[in-house]
Amino acid sequence: MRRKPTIRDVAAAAGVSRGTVSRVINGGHWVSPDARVAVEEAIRRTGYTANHAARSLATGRAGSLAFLLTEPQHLLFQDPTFALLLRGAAEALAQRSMTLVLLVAGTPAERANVAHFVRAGHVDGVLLISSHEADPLVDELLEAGVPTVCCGIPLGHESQVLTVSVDEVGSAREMTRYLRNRGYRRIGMIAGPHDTPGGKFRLVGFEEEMGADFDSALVEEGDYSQESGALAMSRLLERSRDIDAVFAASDLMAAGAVATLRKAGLRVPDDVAVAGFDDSGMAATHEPPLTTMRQPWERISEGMVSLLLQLIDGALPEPITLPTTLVVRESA
Amino acid sequence: MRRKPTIRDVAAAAGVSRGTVSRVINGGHWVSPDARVAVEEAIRRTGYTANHAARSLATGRAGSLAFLLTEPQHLLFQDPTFALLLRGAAEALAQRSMTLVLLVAGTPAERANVAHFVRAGHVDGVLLISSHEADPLVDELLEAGVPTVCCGIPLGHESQVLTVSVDEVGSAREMTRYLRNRGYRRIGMIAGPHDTPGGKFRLVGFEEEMGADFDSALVEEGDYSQESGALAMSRLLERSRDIDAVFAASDLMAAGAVATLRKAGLRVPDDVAVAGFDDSGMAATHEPPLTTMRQPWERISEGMVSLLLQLIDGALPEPITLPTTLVVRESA
DNA sequence: CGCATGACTGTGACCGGTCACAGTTTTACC
DNA sequence: GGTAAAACTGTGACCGGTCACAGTCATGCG
Repeated sequence: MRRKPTIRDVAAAAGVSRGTVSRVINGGHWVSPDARVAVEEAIRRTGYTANHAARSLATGRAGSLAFLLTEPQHLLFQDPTFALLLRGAAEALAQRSMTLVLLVAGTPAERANVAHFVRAGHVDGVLLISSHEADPLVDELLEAGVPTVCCGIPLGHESQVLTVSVDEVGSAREMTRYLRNRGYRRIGMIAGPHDTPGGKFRLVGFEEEMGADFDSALVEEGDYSQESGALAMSRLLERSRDIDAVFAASDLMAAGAVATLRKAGLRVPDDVAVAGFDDSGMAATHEPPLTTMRQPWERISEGMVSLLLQLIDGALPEPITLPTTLVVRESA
Repeated sequence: MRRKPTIRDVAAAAGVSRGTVSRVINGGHWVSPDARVAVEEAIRRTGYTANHAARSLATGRAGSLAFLLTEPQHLLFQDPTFALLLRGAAEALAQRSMTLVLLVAGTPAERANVAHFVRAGHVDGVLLISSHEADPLVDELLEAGVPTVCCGIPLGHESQVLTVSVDEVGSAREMTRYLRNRGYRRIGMIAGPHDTPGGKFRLVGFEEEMGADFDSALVEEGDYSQESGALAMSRLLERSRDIDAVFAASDLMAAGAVATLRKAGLRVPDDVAVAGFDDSGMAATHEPPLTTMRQPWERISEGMVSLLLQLIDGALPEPITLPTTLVVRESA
């Protein structure tokens, strides 16, 4: 069993020097056509693969990005959103032959480890997922000068950190407008946590669009989970039985709301219409299928990766705001 | 802005040589107490962190494991199972200061890339998630001698590859026994794909426990997704309206079955009882809450990591089989 | 007291790439 | 035909660790 071929083996096989092989591998500029084909042929024959560690040591770049989760456990468990983003990011990176390392910063001990790890330069940058307001981890990353891109505008750090987000306010207005156009009048909202962008700005959009008809008694807050949506819906029902539509800031909360309404003997959408947000996998298969705002997950993850890579390359790209699309199904 | 401190800086600060610092870092054997405290103090003062790439280059180990997903897109989207395993594995590794890199092998191109990547030794081993029968990727990994641990026994490779699995047959028998004890007689099964361990062995357990009462007309196959569960349930209903209970091989399929039953005007569990498998996040919040078999996700991921690390260290550990627990809720 | 053993320390080579630089050949143009 | 620029190639140093080995010193024992 021979050891793995190195760049020197390839050089020998191709009859050129290490330098030339290295040049071929990295774009092939200033390499003669002859040398290039010789090297490519030699790489094929030897089955050569570049050693990540060696390259990383020499170039000073890790060749990987971190996917940093700061959410508490139960949200990750339920929310298909994370899985979508994760997969999208992994694929976008694979195309650039970089890798994604998953970091979990749930407990304080984990947060410390993660901070240490990232500062140590083990990754070139961080894809930060959905952090709550004034997350100290964001400060720490910024202070340490670690290139970071957030998904959703981190409250308390607006404009300090690069983001890819959807037009939260506009999306919420669009959904609200849709509900009003369908004739619903007493519309409630199950908002997300007020210290998350999705919680804050979707509520803002809802309030703006409702105008004079806005009734703060018809607003409840959940944590995006199905359970919290169910609870929020019961509180809404307790306060006003004349509610005829509910806009939830996540599909999961919408599903929870539907469950509560059913238990209360109300039909969806005949008695109360329910709209969600995300268009996560379950929205289409839910009973009834959920009307929701689709977030362009693939474009979000691709955007985060591309922004972060630009940032790492020293550019100062603009934040990205993506549009959502209204998906009308049966629940509203 | 100074560059990051290296082991040489620490050595200088502590008044010892590189070798001694290295020894302190790696367990501290054959180091005098004086030297040790001096080095530890110097590490603190300089804020030194070991360079992953350099260590990796010198030792020949990557210091990371791959979490390899081979499932098609829509399953990952829906199934909370993956997220649980992923998170568990990431945390188990973080404790050992190793990292998890996420690899996605969906398309043929991705599979080729992944195979190449893994063979190149960019990771020390692979945590392989839920592969279908005779997956060529398994062959390739085995052939390349890459340490691999599977979650669930990969059909077609039994006993060739190390696994962490639950007692599928026993679990299915337990659930079936429970249903029969509750008095259900015409029990159907929505099995998983027959080329996956969960599809095959849960059906085996069901059949064994049903004995003479087993009726192959009451078995349908899904792909673990909610939609497939709904479809399977309609096929079952078409064939026999006297069915009084259904055992689904996943919670998602159970949820789909419930939806179909509802549409058909049947109540759960009064007309037809429904049981699931996994105890995924949604099982408890589902309407009605699902009776299911809980898989010990944390122990599974922890087991996979520990087995894989042993394998990497040259040991030949035994496969692990873990027990499940029956969780009785309202659906059956 | 001499010598073996064990505890501890320092040194140089090496892991497998990249990069800057120097050297060589080719082309372009006067 | 000479010269400068451009195109291409090879070499040695370096990235930051680990490891084997050689060396020093103290201790124990015959």
